[in-house]
Amino acid sequence: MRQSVLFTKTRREAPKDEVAKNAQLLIRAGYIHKEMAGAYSYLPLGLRVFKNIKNVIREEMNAIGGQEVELSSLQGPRLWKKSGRWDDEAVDVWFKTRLKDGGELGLGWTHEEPLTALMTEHMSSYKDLPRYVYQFQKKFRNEPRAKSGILRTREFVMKDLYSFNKSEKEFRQFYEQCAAAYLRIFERVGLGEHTFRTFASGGSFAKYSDEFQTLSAAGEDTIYLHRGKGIAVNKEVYTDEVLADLGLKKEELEEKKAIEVGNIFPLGTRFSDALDLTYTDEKGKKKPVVMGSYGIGPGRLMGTIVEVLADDKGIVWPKEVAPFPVHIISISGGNADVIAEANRLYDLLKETGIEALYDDRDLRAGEKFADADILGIPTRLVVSEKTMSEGGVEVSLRANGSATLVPESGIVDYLRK
RNA sequence: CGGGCCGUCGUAUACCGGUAGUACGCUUGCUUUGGGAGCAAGAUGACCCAGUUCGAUUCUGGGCGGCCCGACCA
Repeated sequence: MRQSVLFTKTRREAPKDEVAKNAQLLIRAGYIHKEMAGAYSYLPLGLRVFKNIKNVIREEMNAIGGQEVELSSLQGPRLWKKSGRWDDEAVDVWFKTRLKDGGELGLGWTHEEPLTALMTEHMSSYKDLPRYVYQFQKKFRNEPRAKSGILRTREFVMKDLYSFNKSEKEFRQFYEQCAAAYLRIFERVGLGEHTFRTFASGGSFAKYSDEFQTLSAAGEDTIYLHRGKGIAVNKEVYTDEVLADLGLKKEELEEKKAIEVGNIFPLGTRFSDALDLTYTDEKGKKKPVVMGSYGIGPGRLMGTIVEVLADDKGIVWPKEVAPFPVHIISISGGNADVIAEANRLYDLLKETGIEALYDDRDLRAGEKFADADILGIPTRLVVSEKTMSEGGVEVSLRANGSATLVPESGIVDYLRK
């Protein structure tokens, strides 16, 4: 994409109403726009990052047998009354409104109820199990206090997967598979070394759940980390009993702030009982389906990547999530030969299927470099009088600033390796 | 939901009970061109409502909105 037609612009100054690093940088770079507290819009480059993150998650969910759906955001009270989660006393994050005929309506803040009810139409025998269903779906939560940029918003997309199993044993097997898939996801989006499986409260459903916590001062959670074992315990459940269960000793743990980037937890038969999701086993006996739930917010993940990997010049995207893998920058000073050479390079990459953002704007070098730094595209190709006289293209990496001159004939191979 | 701070051109930031200034951005022209250029000329602004006052962007009250701390966060 030619940067000269990109409608977003970078800003030199951070907006005064944002303190969170993720929001400051994402707004300065033109990735997102703040609509109101806790509501952000995704702009072209931001949407590309968002989609890349979703794709990583989708690939990993498909790999463990996930089937993608998209449920409605509009929720009538019927199912939620059965599960006891319609009442504002029970759930205080509902956005509720009314239909024209006066009927009550809520905006979905999670989807256990509608999906469980939906599955009753398709599940009746042990032969129909196990099944794993997920979606990327807007959740609406009337948070008492939105904060930390895109880390805690009132409207956000969540990948929520729900597992349907015949037994606790079968469920546990999948639960561990999914935990492994989550670790692969965090690895692929560049947070692997900072992210730890963390024991947490199971809420009203189970004794424990597992969170995936990324170390960051911007985090809302406090965890106790055992680096050697690569696991942690959330402060919520940091008790002698839990430590004993896990075989951890207090003196081996570090206290850290962390961002919850994922959460998986057992639901047991809480919703299958409430909504009558049962199957008939081999002996003709009716049994409730054992469920689990698995969430990752791609937006929060995007914010976390910025929080953890950005440097003092701007954002640093890992390759798999970057809006473009390559950023071509022409430093022409009006020199037509340089412009022609940069155009040729852009066309060459396009032909070979390498997507690039091409800074073809008629600006001075300093401004282009400063913009490139804040945008954070991992690989930068510079074309200028200097590189042309040296017979190549300058390739530099955003992450460490290293620069190498590569002959144009070898550039495609260089980028592919 | 309790507490605190704050609403001024597109962005950031001043000052002020009496003509609202600066920087970046934007427009026009010339020069400049490997790390956010220079000169010149322009355009653009007081969240809303009430009150006090000769006069309110400024003071007072209310509303709306934003941020932070806490509570909350299946």
